Amino acid sequence: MPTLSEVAQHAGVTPATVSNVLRNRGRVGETTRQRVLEAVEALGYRPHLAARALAEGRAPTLALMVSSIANPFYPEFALAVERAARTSGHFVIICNTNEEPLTGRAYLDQIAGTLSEGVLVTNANLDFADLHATQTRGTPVVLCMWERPNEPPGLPCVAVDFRLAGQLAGEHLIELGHRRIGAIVGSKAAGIHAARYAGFVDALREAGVPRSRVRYEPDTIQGGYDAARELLEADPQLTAIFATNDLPALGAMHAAADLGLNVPADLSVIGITDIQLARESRPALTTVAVPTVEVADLAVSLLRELIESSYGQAGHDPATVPMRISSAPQLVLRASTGAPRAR
Amino acid sequence: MPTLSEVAQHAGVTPATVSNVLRNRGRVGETTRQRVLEAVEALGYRPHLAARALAEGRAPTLALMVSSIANPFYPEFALAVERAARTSGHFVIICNTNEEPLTGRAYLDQIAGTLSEGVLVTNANLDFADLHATQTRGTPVVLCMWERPNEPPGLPCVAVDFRLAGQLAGEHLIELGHRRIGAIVGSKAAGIHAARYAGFVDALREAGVPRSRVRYEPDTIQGGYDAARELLEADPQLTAIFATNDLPALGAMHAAADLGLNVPADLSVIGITDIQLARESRPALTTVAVPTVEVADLAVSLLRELIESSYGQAGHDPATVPMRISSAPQLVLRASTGAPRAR
DNA sequence: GTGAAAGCGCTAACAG
DNA sequence: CTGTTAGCGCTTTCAC
Repeated sequence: MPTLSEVAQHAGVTPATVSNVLRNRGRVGETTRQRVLEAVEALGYRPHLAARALAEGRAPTLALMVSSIANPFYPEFALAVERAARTSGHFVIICNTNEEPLTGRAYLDQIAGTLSEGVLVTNANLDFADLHATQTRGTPVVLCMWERPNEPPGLPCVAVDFRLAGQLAGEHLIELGHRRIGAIVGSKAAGIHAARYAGFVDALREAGVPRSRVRYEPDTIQGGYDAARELLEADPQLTAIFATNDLPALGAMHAAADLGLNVPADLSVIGITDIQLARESRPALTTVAVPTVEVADLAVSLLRELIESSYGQAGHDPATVPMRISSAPQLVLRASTGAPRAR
Repeated sequence: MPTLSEVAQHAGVTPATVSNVLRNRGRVGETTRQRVLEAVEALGYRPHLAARALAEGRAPTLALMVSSIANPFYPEFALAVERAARTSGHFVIICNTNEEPLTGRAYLDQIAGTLSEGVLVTNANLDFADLHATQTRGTPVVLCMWERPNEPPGLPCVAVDFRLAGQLAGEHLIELGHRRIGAIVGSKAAGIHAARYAGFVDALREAGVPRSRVRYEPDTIQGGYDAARELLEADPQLTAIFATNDLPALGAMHAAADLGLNVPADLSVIGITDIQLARESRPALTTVAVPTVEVADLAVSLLRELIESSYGQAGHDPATVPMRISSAPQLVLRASTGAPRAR
């Protein structure tokens, strides 16, 4: 690999000049500029990113912490992040915490500030103290999918109004005429999906529809499958199921199939997120879409701002933690919901 | 962020000594060693990876080129790669080429050799010339899922016997008693899935079963759906469908459902790969599993070897291109295949 | 055993 | 306009 000085030598100038033409800094004569460019071309020169990072005191990558790859939402989001990052000249290092806080911390310790100049965090089951620590050490951190815009997490974040998502789902079902709606929550009762369920309950309350059964199960197809079976066995009168995420909703559709129920004629099913699979399931899943790409864009641009402003360094008011709010979730009508069959 | 010299100062030694204790190089007295470790702890020192990379002349990351995220196989593979890389002390930068050779080249140009010391390539639709170029420039490249062990690609690779996978799928269907089997190939006729189809055809030939229709469609659920509909409409007598990948197989199951066919009673469906979705589909998909994790491990370790041996640099015999072959694909019996219904 | 010194490849003042 | 001079933080001979 040729170096800057080799290029300089080849062009009969100094390294500084080459650097200048390469980054359009400082005034450079047109003729030398050409000569340098030719030398670059001739030698096949590529800037050494690690060297540049060291000299500039910044790094060309962002770290993306993800908890697992089992939920296809994360890869989809990772793709969106990668695209956004590239437009800002960053590469993304993917850090799979594997749901283990210690793995997450190991990643933060190693790359934050030395290889990555910013950290993006999805629901990666990370220790907040660790995140604060890396922020204090000078590497900005942005939480990517905060679920409750009204309760800032104390860390910069991009929030999505997931309560509203739950509400929209509930309203849709109610409008269709459903009155007995089972709910599947993909987390513990006080867990990550609580706001979604709360929104759903709000919709019921406003419409004067009584709450039916709710199950808390893992946020997976299998979890949704199990939950739906239990729900339907406990209350065969259910005409609809609301799930706080698409994966459990898909599982609920499988359960319906196994129980001989037709979706949506016998049972309507709705989820939240609109992962790609929702489009591709059979029947296609009605869901409340979250603006994934927008969230990724907002998260990356917020992170960039924090990097530029040295957020977290001394002198910053800890009371004002920036939060960006994505546009509202939106109902996506597909084939898994319909009016309840007259009984 | 504290630096090495600050730690040294704090411990009353020189940077060189700190470096020595941190990497267990050179002899260091036990007492100074302790003092240094304490200083590291006290200051919360973290080695600066970019600086280290520059000094060592090597980089702490591997680049993983993927073509898209639409096929869930890639994220699954990426996860496996990330795990394997971490055990060898590498981080992985995910490079989404988005199916565009130019994007791929841009990535290679920028990070190969300067930020990543090795490149892993999945079917990323990259220009082979670009890959050779980066290899020649000193950054080893490993192809991750070469489909034809008998036809080395001219670049180091990990091969999987996909012809065998197709054969196993075909044999399974034939053993069950199927004699009219439609085929869905997820690529052009001469494309990436050709070996899989060839294996399937081999199985038919050996059993003396005549070939039925074949469709070449995109390697997606939708592609499989379309293909299956056409296949079944053209030949309603088909009792089974072989797809060269799980995604089209899933699409075929959807098509069967829409046509009122019961899988597997009316139609058996088999795929190749065993992506997670195959387990979670309804009915669960019978498929021929590819050893994904093993391939990732082999690819990373091969890449490491090439890095250590400066493969591609001057002096290497271009005639011997290393290839690792994974263990054989294996049939995974699930619920989507069965004996054909007697007619 | 430990320190001094040079250098990895690049950038960033500042001089000229 | 272009060259000179210092580093960025770390590793690594090679002396002491």
